[in-house]
Amino acid sequence: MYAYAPSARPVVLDPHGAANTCANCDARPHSVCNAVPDADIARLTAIAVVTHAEPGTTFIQEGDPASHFFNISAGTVRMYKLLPDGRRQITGFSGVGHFLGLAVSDTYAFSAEAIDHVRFCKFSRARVRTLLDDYPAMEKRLLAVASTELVAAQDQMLLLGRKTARERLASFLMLQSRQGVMCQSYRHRFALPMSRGDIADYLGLTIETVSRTLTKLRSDGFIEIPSATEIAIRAPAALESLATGMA
Amino acid sequence: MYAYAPSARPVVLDPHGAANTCANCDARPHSVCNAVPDADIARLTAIAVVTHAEPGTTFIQEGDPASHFFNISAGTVRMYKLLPDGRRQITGFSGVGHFLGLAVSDTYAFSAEAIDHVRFCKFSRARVRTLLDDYPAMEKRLLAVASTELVAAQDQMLLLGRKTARERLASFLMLQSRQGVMCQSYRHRFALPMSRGDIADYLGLTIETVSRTLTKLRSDGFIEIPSATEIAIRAPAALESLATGMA
DNA sequence: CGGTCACTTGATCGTCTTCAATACCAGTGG
DNA sequence: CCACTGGTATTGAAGACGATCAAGTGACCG
Repeated sequence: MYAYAPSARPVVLDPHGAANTCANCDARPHSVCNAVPDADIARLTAIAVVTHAEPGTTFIQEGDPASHFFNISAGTVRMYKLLPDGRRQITGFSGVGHFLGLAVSDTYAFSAEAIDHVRFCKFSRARVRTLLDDYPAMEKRLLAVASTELVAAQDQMLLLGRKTARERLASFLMLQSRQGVMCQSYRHRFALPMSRGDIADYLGLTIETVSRTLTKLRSDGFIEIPSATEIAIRAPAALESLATGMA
Repeated sequence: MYAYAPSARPVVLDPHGAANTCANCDARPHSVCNAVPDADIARLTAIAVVTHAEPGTTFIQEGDPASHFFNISAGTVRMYKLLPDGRRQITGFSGVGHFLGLAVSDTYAFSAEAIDHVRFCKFSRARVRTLLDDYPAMEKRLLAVASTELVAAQDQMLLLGRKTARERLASFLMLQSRQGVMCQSYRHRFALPMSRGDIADYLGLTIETVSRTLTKLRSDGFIEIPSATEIAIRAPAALESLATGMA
């Protein structure tokens, strides 16, 4: 088990780097928001509440009434579910442009915490509903988001149910190398905003196994570990083979 | 590992029990199809291709071009993903009224096989797209389906990542008791259309562990096992506690 | 009846967990 | 500048849960 104390992780993105209107939001190109045409962007701005969350802050609580949708515009978030005795399963990490809060139920199905400094837009569900009626493209976009997440969830089930610790770490690192924050100067090198405990709870392992397996992957020449929060992939093809269970 | 030989399982529902038009389809009340109003039901019938699949037949192949949507109207289906060496993860079981084939990608993200005799409607994706433009309610319905599946997938991640074998079986049995085919005469008694191998690959376990754990749950008084394909729950509340990790 | 196949049960093994100690890193204050 | 502190990460040794290997049981069917 892992102690979930909030801790200062390296800030990867400046949370104050973008203006507070939808028109020049740097997350908009990557998010469902761009289904609203430029001309009507004021309607979006009107109902968006820009919010900041410090590292370790829980801003969605599993079981609470699902009153809002969220759109991440800076930082990284972990979504998770807990068992009564504290066992935790992280269902995913969300970064810039990600949309949270989809649920038919009237309560949230998971909790969400800021890993580093996070900025997000809150939208009242009721107001979004009226927006959806006016912009069918947005509804289509939401369906696309949900479908994509569903595919990712199925991949994760395969990982959790059938892959070895080594394969899980390989899969995780390849995923991060694709969608993580890359280092400008070196390809295949990226930052890990989340802790070993987060990684463990995402992969269904323990901290110790994550640490040991990373060390092993390094000594086997697959990766380098410049610091605890940075990874460089030495052999992308070989690591990908590992990740897909070819080895 | 499990040998995936097609095998004759008890047929739970008569696949020929319903008429071949959407108007009197017994799956329609439970499916996305009822977003199309009665008056226009002919449009739906026009593009629906009713198909049957014998036990063990694969009718969706992971990686194939995603040309159709599917709607199950009789029988039970297993969806799964494979690793190159044959390890299998079943991502879910689908019964009457379930909708399959959601994906943004142009290829299927999973395979689907008939467990017993299955009847389903095939819809060309292209034709459904035009239908969706005319019936926004159907799009909303699809979003609801996707959201529901997403929540289920997150629950399954928690199960696969953090629950013990005993808790997994308890969760599975409670799920089946809710959505499975109930015996008419006895409450808390239901049929299991899937084999032990299917259950194992769904829960991230082996056949042997599934069998042993079921035996243990029986000897502990939680359940009865009238036959290999039938389960009766003796202590629903206690089993539910187990399933949610309270014990 | 004999054969097949799914399921059950038993014995042993291995991967990952648990428990425990140590190393590391950043921040703080002497 | 360096010792001290709190927290994270790494490493080591022992243990457990589920996997694997193997044999036995039972149901269905030709």
